[in-house]
Amino acid sequence: MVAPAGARAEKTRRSILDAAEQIFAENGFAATRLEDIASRVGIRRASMVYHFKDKRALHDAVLTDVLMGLYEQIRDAVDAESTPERRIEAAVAAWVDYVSSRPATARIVMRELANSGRELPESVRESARPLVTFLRAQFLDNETVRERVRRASDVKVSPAHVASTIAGATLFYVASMPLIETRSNFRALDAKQVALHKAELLRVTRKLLHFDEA
Amino acid sequence: MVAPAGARAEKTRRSILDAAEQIFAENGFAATRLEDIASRVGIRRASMVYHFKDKRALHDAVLTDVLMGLYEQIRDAVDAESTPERRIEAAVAAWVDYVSSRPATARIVMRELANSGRELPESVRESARPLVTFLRAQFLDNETVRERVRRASDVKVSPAHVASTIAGATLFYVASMPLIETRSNFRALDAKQVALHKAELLRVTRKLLHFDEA
DNA sequence: GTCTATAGAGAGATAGAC
DNA sequence: GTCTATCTCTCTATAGAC
Repeated sequence: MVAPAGARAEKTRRSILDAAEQIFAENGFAATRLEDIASRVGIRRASMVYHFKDKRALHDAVLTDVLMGLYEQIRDAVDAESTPERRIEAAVAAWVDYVSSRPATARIVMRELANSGRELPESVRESARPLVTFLRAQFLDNETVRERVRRASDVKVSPAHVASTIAGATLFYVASMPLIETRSNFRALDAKQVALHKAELLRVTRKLLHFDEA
Repeated sequence: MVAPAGARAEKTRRSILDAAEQIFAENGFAATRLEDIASRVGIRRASMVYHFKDKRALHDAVLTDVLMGLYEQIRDAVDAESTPERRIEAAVAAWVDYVSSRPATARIVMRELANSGRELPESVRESARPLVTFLRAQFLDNETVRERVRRASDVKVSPAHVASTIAGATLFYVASMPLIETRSNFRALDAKQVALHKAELLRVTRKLLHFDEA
């Protein structure tokens, strides 16, 4: 998977990944030309083959890179907290921080989800596995958390529905608001606006999980 | 824009639009082959030129079709209510109903938003204009609504943030949950699950807009 | 490791018959 | 209105020199 790596190769590899992340995010897989990536890096198209065997392998590497970064950030944030409520809030906050600091992530993930009507391709599932496994273990399958939420809540709370709302809200915010709010000097990705989004999302989380009724 | 329409032509045109909506939704613009659309309709690739001059024109027509349907459904639902709160709730409910009954809409919209880093293409803005104009007039720029929300709310509520959260939650739910929840017999687009999502989203809406503090 | 050069496939668009 | 046939272009992938 990884070409034998001298320091020089490693640096080029990194540059290709960074450029590819941006360009795949903007155009999607099919519409992206390897030429665009190569020229941004400042090398020739054919030279990229040394680092990634073909277009698909490059795209998979980008996806893995992005999702591993996300996983690590969420994991570290969650591990720093101890109560179920705070661990959940930490995960939400880390999610907002990561995606808003790296908006290409939002676009790439949205695309992958928009693809395939029935099932995610195996390569995507593989890239997402560490994150998915972690979230399942921490929240969905964690009996303490389930019990905590069950006790606090009078109506039936479906964790899947809640997670979907949280995930979708931030993806949409990061990918779309910069496009839509062109008028005025609203800047969706400025720290201040991101903080507002995060605060709003945490309110939503607490409301949906009945944190106020403990 | 529209080829002279006999009844037969009109029917073919409709079939092409329907097939194209599905296939563009699954694969995106670039990855979609006109061949796939034609064969689903049961005609030859070249025959579609009679109805839509090229691939881009077909895609634009699909987008217009989808967004006009959405606009009409939301408009009718909103017009049937009279208080600001109920009009807003009606818009949210109609949004969920439309997107969940026509999941291709979610995929197509997500893709369009994931595209273009800076600005939506003019053709997209044009297709979205009736909807956007209506929503602005009804909610964002409506002084009664603004005043109502302002009175009820102790913290600053940004309509743009709220709208973003609502829109993103449903898009993600419809486009992604069917992919993710393959295990168990969870069926995200079944009426029952959609109703749960709708109820949850309405709770979120009321919470964010402080409907409970009137 | 990176380059030049080229092979080869795919897919949109067009011409013109019926 | 729909067809067959073909043109043309773009872009990926590969071969092989340096």
